[in-house]
Amino acid sequence: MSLRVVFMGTPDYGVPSLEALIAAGYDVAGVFCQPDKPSGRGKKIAFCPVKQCAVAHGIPVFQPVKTRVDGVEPLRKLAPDLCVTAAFGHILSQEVLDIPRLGTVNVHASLLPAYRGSAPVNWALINGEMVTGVTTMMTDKGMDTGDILMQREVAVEPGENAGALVDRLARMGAELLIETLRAIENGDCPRRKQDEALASYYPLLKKEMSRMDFTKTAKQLCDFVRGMNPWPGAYAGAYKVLEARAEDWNGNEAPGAVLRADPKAGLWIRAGEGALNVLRMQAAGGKPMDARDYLRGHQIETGARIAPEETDAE
RNA sequence: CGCGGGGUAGAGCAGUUCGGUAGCUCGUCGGGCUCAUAACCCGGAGGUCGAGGGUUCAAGUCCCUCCCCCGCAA
Repeated sequence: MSLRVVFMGTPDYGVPSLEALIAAGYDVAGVFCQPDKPSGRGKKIAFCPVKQCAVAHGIPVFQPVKTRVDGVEPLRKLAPDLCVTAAFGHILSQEVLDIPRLGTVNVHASLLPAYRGSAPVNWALINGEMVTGVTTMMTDKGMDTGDILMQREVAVEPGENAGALVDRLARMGAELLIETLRAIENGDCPRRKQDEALASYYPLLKKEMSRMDFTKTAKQLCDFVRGMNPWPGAYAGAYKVLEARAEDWNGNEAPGAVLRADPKAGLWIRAGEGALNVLRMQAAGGKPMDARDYLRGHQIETGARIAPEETDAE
């Protein structure tokens, strides 16, 4: 007799978990996701990835504006044994959490208690972490503060960006979720409180955070580029930097100065320490391309500052 | 009807206003030079200018239709 489960999630990150639940034979009674919003070019209404997946499997979809308000009744009617959340984006009230008799399990993309919050993968990369992972936990009223059930570590690949890593963690999280549910069913799932002393919280990324600060070291800038891609992106003036490498550089140029800019050498920018070798970039209105390709058709003056003065401040 | 940019040689771009022999940088191929190079010199190949139709003596360029790509915004 398999558990009756309600899944809650919205973006791509949640899809592998939802699919894993279905594939593992759980009775997925319903799927909650955020309301459809106009998005994309042309402002068309698009289903979020989780909804697309649910629809494809013929699972009823619920899109409350605020789950703790208009989601309560629908959830009660579904009478789930257990709820699963994965990047749902809504804060659940105690009333909601009390509905499933076995509680609510969250699949979080970090090694809790580190990197609580909505953008754990991005921040782990920005901070230059070499190891991260996924955690299954009991959702409580706090922000990723519930008891830890299972964890799995993973080494960050050199040069891996947030998009790729989220992808990888989403699949790992899906596997770990199934393991966790099996254990819960068997009544032998481990469970431990989070150590508050080790906890860290990081906020949602915002577009305003996307500006590159060239007074930082080349290594820090590389990590920033990785962590901010594919969204919101790392911006150096008018250019979005998609991929970069840290290089040694000795000289007294000001941070942000263009050191080299031609099709053969590529684009090098002075950092607070070392130089940033921009490998892939994107100009406003343009498509992503190798920096060298860009320089074949566009000129950037050596010695110029890549970013306007005022963006160096702060 | 949310706003906007674009499709020209393998790559990245200019040329379109005001129709008149298809250009630039890089790559590539061949030759030369140098102790050496992200070096330099000489020469060559490579393009149905996104598709279709129209106007014209003549269309990459003007008119109409369509396809595709991308940025902002989310």
